[in-house]
Amino acid sequence: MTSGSGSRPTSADVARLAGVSRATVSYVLNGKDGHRVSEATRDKVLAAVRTLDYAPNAAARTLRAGHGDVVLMPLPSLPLSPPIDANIQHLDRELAERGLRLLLHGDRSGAGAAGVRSFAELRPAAVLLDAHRCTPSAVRLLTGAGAVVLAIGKPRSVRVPYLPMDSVAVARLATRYLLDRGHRRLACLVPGPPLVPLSEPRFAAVAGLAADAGVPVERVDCHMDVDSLRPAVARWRGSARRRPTAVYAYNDEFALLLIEALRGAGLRVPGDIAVIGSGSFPMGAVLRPTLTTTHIPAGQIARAQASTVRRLLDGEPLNHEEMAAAMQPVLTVRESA
Amino acid sequence: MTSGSGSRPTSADVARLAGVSRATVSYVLNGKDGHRVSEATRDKVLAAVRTLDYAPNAAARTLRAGHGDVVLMPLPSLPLSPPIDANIQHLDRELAERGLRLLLHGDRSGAGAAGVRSFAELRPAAVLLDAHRCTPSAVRLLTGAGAVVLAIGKPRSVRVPYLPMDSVAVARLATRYLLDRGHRRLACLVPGPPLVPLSEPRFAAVAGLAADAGVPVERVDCHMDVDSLRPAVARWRGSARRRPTAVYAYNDEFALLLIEALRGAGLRVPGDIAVIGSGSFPMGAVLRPTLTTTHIPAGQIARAQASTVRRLLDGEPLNHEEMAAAMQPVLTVRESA
DNA sequence: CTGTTAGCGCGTTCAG
DNA sequence: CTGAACGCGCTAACAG
Repeated sequence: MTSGSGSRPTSADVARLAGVSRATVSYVLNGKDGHRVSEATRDKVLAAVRTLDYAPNAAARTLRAGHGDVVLMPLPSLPLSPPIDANIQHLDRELAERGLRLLLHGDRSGAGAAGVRSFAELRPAAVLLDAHRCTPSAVRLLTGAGAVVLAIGKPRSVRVPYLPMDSVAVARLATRYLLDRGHRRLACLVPGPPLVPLSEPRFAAVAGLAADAGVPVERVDCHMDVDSLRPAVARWRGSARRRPTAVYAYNDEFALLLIEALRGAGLRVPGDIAVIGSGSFPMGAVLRPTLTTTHIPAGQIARAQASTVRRLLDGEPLNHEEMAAAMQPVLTVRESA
Repeated sequence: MTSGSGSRPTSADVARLAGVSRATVSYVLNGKDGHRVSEATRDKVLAAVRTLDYAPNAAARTLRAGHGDVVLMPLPSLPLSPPIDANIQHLDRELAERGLRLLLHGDRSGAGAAGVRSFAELRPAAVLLDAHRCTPSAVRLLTGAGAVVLAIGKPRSVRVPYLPMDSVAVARLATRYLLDRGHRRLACLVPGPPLVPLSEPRFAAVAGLAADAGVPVERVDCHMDVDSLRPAVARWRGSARRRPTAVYAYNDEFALLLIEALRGAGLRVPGDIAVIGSGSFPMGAVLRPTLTTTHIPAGQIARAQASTVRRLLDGEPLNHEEMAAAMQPVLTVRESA
């Protein structure tokens, strides 16, 4: 209760306590180039700031400047997973280093006009938006509000700066690995909704690479449930001849699920069938057999995102090389393949 | 490119286009009690809003009102998991229904003065803060900035409204279940850092309830690695006599890990040893044996959080019953225990 | 070189 | 339904 509930010290309070003008307070706190303040007054001001617990009002600053230092991102529509978590963490750091602050918006459904409008109201410096949320009206509203829009992934129907997300690269790398290891009969798990937007392209990539090598790929539609894998697994147990020697499981969770199903059928991993996933799901490193997997390091992506936002704000051209390089996937070889 | 990049329509633009004053625009958009606007002008204004893609400037509103409609919460310091994700999702909905918007701050480390200061700058209506981040200076800064502070969990050294988080309730419920099922020799997994703040109290709760029933509890210190469980599991395999008949695994991830370790040692779950976790980790419902588990529904907690924030903002007294009721854990019986 | 005065940005709301 | 003042920090123009 030291300083009551509604004190809200303003720069005027600081100025009064320090015996200077509000302008001086501002100059001390923002240290613009052209203006100098004597050591003595600077100290007085900073002391006053401390005694009053003064925190400048971001709303006033934003109002004056036309935009704030906030980078707004809706929470991903996919369920939050450790990799996404890592990306957010890195992104926050990278943005902070560039004078920006990351704020996550809780509303994921916010594709609708209402959601985007609420973004626009906050007058963020920039908005990071999933490609599929980049509708023309959304972009118009946001840029109209003075925000820089950066799409994550290539948007379908709008011209707007975007970071080309290669969410299929992990599948390609995994497939190449399997091929290199000499596997000549593959299978690929293809989860249904809501994962179709990712699972279909990944399957296509696996099938494409395999076809180039003259290797057949068995498609296994499934969902997050062992039972959905049983038919395929039962087939595989039946004929050692025709079963795949390796499976790309779409991601680590499904890889775990598949291993479970294979174990239930008496098939050994990787002895009878090798399994590889994607995503560096923590449990995959810990359950046995530990998972061989591919993923794109969260730090790389985050750095590219932050750097691109900064460039956009500064009116600099995009660095396409940096963006592409950030999408390089990484292979982690463990026990399962 | 319809409306250029930096248009930023203001309420004055809307007023001009609609042929009315800015005051009228404001009244139309906020529909205060005392003021009526004719149907005709209202329509003109709304039409203008639409043609201009006008979104009111939250910064200006916040500046005028002294605080915004934003509820700020740092991302939890624990890694984002599906339960936390669910909580965030629910919280966003519940707050939205109460006229508030949830913003997650990316900076988790933000215990330091700098982090809190950056919260204060945003002039949020309220801040949700982990109990352990509620230092006196943090609270002073925040309330000084006009924000309502709600601690999640009981803070050590500050008097501030808080939501009593019963993170041990899940352990008690699990233990009661095991006892009810007739288990008379228990074990409890106790993960080390960084989980100690949760794992120790849970162990204490398990031990306490078991002691009341005259049941011994074997403590198993461990971490997220099968190897750390091998010594205990090896002991248990050796003597069927003295091994526990059931284990409280701290949470579902550790339960999965334990099942893995037990399987490696040839022990059956739940035949030889029953295993119960906490947290409703999705993979636990899907891997075999499926996990019996306890958790506190995310929706309940979120509702209590939102409702409490709203009461605080409205100056109403806290509803302690509602808060306590929200902490009721739920048991999900599946195969593992 | 150091510090001050004054007006702006935009939505809200009281008095007309 | 309108005019005008207000909230707070920034910065161009200006005075010692």
